[in-house]
Amino acid sequence: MSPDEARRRPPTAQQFVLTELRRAITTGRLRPGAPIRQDALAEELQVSRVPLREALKTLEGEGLVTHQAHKGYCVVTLSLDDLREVYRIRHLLEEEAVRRAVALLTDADLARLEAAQEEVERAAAAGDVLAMTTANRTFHMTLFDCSGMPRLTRLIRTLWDTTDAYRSMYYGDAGNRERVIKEHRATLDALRRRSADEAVATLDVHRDHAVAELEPLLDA
Amino acid sequence: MSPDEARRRPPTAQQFVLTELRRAITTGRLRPGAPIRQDALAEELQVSRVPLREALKTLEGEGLVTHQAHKGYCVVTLSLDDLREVYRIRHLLEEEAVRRAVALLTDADLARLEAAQEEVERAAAAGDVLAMTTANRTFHMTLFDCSGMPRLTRLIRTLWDTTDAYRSMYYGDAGNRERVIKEHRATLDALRRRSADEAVATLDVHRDHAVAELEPLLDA
DNA sequence: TCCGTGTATTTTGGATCCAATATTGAAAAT
DNA sequence: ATTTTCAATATTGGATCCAAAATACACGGA
Repeated sequence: MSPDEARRRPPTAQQFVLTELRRAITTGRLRPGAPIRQDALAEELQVSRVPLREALKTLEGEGLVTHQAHKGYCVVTLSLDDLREVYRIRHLLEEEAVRRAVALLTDADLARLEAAQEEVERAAAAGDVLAMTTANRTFHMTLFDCSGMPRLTRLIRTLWDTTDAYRSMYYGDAGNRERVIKEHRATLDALRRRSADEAVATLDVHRDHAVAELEPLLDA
Repeated sequence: MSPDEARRRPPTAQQFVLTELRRAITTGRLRPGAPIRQDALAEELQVSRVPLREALKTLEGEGLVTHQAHKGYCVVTLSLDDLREVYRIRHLLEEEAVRRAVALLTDADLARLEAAQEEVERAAAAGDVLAMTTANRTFHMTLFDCSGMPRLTRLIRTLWDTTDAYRSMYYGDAGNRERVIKEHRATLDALRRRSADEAVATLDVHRDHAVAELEPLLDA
């Protein structure tokens, strides 16, 4: 048997809880603003409250949940200002990451990016929203990882996490899925020609479209 | 009696542990690279291991300590590359924060900044290294807070935390303390004239000096 | 002498139990 | 009817205890 068939439970309960909580938040099972009842969640996940609380602490560090002493944890609700701020910071950090990545980009990296893009298109064709979000994420993170700046990449990843709760809504729209594919292709094209400026520009457009679509969703 | 005399212990043990751990790391009592023995630390701080571990989880999220499953926590050691990366990211984020701050800067803000600077000069004159680091931090964070971008400020604060373990070494040198004061004055001057470009430039110099001083310290 | 192996000890991860705080709801006073 | 007070309940924070993993170490073999 292959070692990674049928994803095993991670070596520690907190890691298991962590991935489960992420999924619950990104898929919307835990709504933004909803309080997190530790006892119920722990029972549902078949663990005690200790690893659950440690997982929540890391999620708090990532800005996915908030915590008030003696009151508990809540899934964060992003205000419009929050959303714009997150995307502004992403703009700054991702530009740096992309420029570094282009400078270091190997053919092997490009091949990986193209494979990621194929996965995105497959998911879009199937209309699988969840697969689409994860494939899209993989595409971008693969690029950022090429920057050779692990801390920068980690920060960007955290910023993505912050808006994950809303991303699934975004990909629910078929038009958005179509456009994402086109924009990715433009980015890939710029990368193949090692044009940092164009790659940055295409990704800026990509991001701006996303935030424009997300903004109305946040009023409700 | 005033409500905040003789700083009370925080309302929860983890918050208490958190500030204690920060101090231990920044003052060097916990050396970079040192493993963190939970049992000993918990006993020393007179708490159980549960709040200690939750505090460590938040420190992990801030990048002050690392964690390996079943092996435990360690105070992070910054490599030269790490240091340069952290300062590069700070460069990007702080420029944005300063530009926004200048755009919004009120006279009251300026007064607070000048007060903070006085505190820095007082600490420098007294040769109090610890007071100097905290006063310097207050000066910069006061400015960043004026940006009106709380998440951005939080990220910057986290990046500062990352190098706190080395900052005290930096301020141990009298020449560095002198120069910091001059550079702050130049920044204040630019801020009074609402010149974002100059403020950014002076802070860039400020930062570059710090990283140049810190680099040799990291080889040992 | 060096290396592998198996056991003892240490240390971390997790579960249960208890304490402290917050929330809810009902009764009483205005 | 509205508000205040106080008790009952629910929920979080923390301590202790147990299990699992990793490390240290002694022993035996080449």
